[in-house]
Amino acid sequence: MVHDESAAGTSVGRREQGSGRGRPLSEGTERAILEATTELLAERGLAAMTIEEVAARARVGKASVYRRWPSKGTLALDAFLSDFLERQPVPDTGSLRDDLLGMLRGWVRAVRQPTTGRTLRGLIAEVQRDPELADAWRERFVAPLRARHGALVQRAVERGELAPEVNTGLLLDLLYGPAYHRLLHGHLPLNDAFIEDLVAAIMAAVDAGAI
Amino acid sequence: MVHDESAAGTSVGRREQGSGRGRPLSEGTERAILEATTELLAERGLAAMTIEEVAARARVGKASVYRRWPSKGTLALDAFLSDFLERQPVPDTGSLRDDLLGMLRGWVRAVRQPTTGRTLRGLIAEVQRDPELADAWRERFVAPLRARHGALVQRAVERGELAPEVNTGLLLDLLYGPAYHRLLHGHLPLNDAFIEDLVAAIMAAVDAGAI
Amino acid sequence: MVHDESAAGTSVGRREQGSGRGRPLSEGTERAILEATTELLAERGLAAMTIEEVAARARVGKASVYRRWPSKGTLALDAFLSDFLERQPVPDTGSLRDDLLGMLRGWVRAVRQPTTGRTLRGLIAEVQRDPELADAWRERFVAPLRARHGALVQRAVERGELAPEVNTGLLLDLLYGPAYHRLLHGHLPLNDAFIEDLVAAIMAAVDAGAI
Amino acid sequence: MVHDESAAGTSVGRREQGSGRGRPLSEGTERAILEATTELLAERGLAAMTIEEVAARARVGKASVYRRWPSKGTLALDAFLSDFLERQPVPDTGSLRDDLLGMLRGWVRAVRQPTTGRTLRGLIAEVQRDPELADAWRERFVAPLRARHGALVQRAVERGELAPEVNTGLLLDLLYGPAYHRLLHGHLPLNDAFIEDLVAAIMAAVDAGAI
DNA sequence: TCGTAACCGAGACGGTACGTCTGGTCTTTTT
DNA sequence: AAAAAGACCAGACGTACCGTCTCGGTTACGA
Repeated sequence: MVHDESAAGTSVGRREQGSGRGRPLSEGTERAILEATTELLAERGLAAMTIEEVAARARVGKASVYRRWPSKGTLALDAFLSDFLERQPVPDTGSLRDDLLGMLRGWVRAVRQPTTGRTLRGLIAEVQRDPELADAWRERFVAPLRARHGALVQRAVERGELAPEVNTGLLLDLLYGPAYHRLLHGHLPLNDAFIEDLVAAIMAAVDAGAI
Repeated sequence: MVHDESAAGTSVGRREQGSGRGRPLSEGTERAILEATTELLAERGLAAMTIEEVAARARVGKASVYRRWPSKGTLALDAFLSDFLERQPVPDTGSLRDDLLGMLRGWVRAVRQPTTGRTLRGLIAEVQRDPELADAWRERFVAPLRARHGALVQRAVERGELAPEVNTGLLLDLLYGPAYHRLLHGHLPLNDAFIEDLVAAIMAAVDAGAI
Repeated sequence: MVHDESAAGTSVGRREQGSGRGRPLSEGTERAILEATTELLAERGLAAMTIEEVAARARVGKASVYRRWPSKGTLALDAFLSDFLERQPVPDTGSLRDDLLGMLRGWVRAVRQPTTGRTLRGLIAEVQRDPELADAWRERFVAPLRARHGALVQRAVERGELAPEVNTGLLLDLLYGPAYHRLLHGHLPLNDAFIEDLVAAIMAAVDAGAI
Repeated sequence: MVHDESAAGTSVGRREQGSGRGRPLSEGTERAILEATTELLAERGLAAMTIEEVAARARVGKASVYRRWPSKGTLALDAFLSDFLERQPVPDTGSLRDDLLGMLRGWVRAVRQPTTGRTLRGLIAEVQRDPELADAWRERFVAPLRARHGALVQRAVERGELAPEVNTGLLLDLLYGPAYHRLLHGHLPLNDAFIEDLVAAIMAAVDAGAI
């Protein structure tokens, strides 16, 4: 498994509360900020959202935002993450082909919702400009998803559908790479035909032992 | 036929000179702006570059920049494009496998140069926030490259290496999708093993008639 | 004469336009800012006035304020100055006693207007915290007034009412010192009895040749 | 009798402890706050000092400051007052002229110390913006000093140097008004010549029975 | 050849958001 | 209940850029 760290505890790109002394960070404040962020992400997208507006919408001082999140990107990441991750299926059909189809279908369904797709694209954009966000992105978004998907591949190995030497990283990149490519460049549609053709091609390579 | 201003009239994201009357746009001014842009792209990256700074560096008024380019993204696109495109090889080895290897190797070599890689990532980021730039991006970057590469695939069809019904779009996405994925997410390296494994997998799918 | 510099040209605490190149500072903008400042000074006083509000009221960008005035104090000084100075009489009655009475009565009448008095007190307060403003204050407020008043004293010398060796600085401090003292400390009223008693005392000292 | 809580009930601008219940205010805390205030007044002056910094320097919570003093001004007043007042001489030479000289010399000596002069100027500035502080200022600074000085004048009446109808308020304003004027406006120096000339002028007016 | 339209560099324009700071209050745990 | 600590909301600070406009001045076309 590559670059796991399986999330938990590392908490990149999110500020920690210091010692136990003094007034603790208020949960209500945090919730209000995340709700306002989610709303504004839906209304305007990440690029057009400002921290100033988030604070105003949440009826919170700007400092209460900056106390928790160092940048707009990490805030948006938090607002996006739990919602997105829990909507990503981890199928277990007993067949690698069907598992891959299920994963890709779930992903495409999610990103075709305008809000989700736009926010995901906005976050990837932000990741390119903010190295700290990039770390958080890999640790809290990419790694957990790949861990889940890697486990799914591992099950196929255990079933004997795949050789143990399978290049899991490549396999997942062959699945998600073309999908992100179309999401970000928009040169071709993310439709059902694409999903099926892509999985068919991957399965052919798998069956030929070439992955 | 490669990007010979193939769409003379389209010219997305670049301002045109109006009627013939009045003083024409100065070529020296344009050159100075593009040079300053190239320098700043190398020094700071697209995100940290400002049009104000480009104008100052080029010893040019801000209006002279806006007269030619409507946004930072289109300016950076112009500064990036010719240089990048002419460094992308269009191999013709007589073998699809070797052509794919050549293309991918050329792309990886280019984006592993820090300046080029950072600028490409910055441009893709900008494309996500600016719909007009997205149009220009597809017309002036994505389409020309895919046209070139499509021709290469077509030659393989003519040689009989591929069936005429080959899904060219999918084939190219299988080649470039994983590469862009690693460039943008940084979860796994863009090394020689990746290149070879990826092409091997694609060729296996091709040989199985699954693309 | 002490510390004259007779204003003109020195222009402390006020930004100058640089070279003649580029768009010149707009007079309308300047006027709008000064009007908004005058209004807010009257409504809230200097301490409660913010540059943000001045800019908003004048329908002007904050930068247009900062481009001209380096601080709230210098801005308020400009808004206050011309108005206040032109309301300060320079009597010429032919009698030193009556001239002093006229000057002091004019000053008291001005500072007893709530807006003027509050602004003057606010400016003196600001002068204590901002050394640059203090320079401007001396050059553009104190010095011009004292130059005027010094001329008035000089006329009394020429009339033979005062010896040529008169200590003009002390004479003026004896006149204005107690007045500012009561304005700033508020321990005793600025009424007509004060004015008359003060001038009577000064004239007694003058007549005894003690100033 | 100097400031022995002379007005036990008055206590403007200083918070009182409520009922006797609960933990009493710690004296150590109060002392630490006043010491930190004195240090910061000397280091930066009143304008640049913040309550936040005072609390940090005193290793005390901000609330412990606000529990005792309602504003920065009253805190500074307390830190300044006893020190300043006890350094103001109340001479008793048997001669009004020499008493006035002694008082003025003591005052000038005090305010020419950079820290004392700056703090006094800062307090007078603060008094202009904070009406509650203005009350405290008059009750705890101006009134006690004028009471002392009034007693001194009264002794001169008893000695027969002054008529009983002397205008004590005006006399003191003639002494201190010009001095504060020069302190606050800085247009002329507070030197020995000033002291002597001023007292000479006042004595001339006194001798002429004009005060 | 002359007028004029559109260019040129410079920089001010009205806006907006930034991230920081302070003010005064409130909420913890600890003494 | 007061203590220290520090989070709370609020909002001003001064800066940086945005994209447009205005200035005085310069080309180069077309009448």
